[in-house]
Amino acid sequence: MPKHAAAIARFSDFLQQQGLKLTSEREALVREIFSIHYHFEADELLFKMKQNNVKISRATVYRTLELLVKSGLVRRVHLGEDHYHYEHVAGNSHHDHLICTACGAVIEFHDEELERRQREVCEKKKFTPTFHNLQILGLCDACRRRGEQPDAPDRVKMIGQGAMSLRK
Amino acid sequence: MPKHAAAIARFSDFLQQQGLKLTSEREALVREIFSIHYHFEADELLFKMKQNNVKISRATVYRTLELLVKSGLVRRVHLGEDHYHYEHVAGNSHHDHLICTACGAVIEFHDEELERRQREVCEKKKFTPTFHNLQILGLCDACRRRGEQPDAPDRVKMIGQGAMSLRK
DNA sequence: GAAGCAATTGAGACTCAGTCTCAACGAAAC
DNA sequence: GTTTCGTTGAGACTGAGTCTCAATTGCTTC
Repeated sequence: MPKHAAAIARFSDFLQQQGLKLTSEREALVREIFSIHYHFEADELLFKMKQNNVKISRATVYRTLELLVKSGLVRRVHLGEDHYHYEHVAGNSHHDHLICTACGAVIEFHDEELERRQREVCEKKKFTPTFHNLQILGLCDACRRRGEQPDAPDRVKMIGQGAMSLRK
Repeated sequence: MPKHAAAIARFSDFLQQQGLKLTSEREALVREIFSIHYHFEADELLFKMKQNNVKISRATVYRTLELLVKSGLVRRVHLGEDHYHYEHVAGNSHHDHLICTACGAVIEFHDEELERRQREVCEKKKFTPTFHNLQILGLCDACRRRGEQPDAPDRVKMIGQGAMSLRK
């Protein structure tokens, strides 16, 4: 069975629990999201839907993304830019991001020791964590070799990604 | 000497290096920023300046914040909301944030072991870090005792902060 | 199958943080 | 005094995300 089928089933369950319905629009969105194997932006999703001749409004895209985040199927991440990116969760577990400020590459990683230490810090502060978000900005191996200079940490250019806005 | 005097001196040096000038507007902004001992938003700063009868435009506030970030005197942070917050750096070193999703409290912490492990992860991935950003969302001690439920991780309400926009 | 009803949708207006433009200003250099 | 060049403010603009509202869809229940 294709990857997105399981996601659609899980989303359908979630919606039912909430007294909501799995409409054709929502299904098409999940299908599209689970065919993107990378971080994406809301507008990018809208653009791809139009490309596939699926008629859907911006409001529905945002509304569905919110539901997907609530259901745990999609995660909202900051990648150094001033708006959100999303990524589907699928079977793959939690991870954090290394972001190259020169070429925009995003490298995912997961480190159990880091996670453990975060839990310890929270315990010390009597804080009950539910979620965290770690981005490390810097230079990837290729860019460092190419002699790129690290960018100012305040602004990250995301080259070769996004930039597919639909609104004129 | 008051705290902001040292900051103004450092900013002045930075500006001179860049062939720029320390104007009265820039000085007033630094003075204001270093009198705020918390995270602030750009519009909040603008609002406080008006309250103090310092005439300054939004453009200048944003332009100066950019310069301050470049100079290292101010840091731009994500605190779970979809726009930036800023914090002055003063003498105090790098830290990360625990953010309570119930009451909006922001707890700063610094943990050397966490920092060290991050460097190790970067090394393993041949990544040269310049900067990182870690937010842990969850419940602070008081809210947990009060029996608050953790909020959905996708949206963080920031109660008792900000909400002082100037534009009608 | 019609009626009732709530969830859903799309179009487009709206919001709001942040950016850009441009004319006017002002301090130092010639 | 004139030129130069950084700086400023006002306000137009941008772009992501939200909201509104009328129209539609898809159940239930008779």
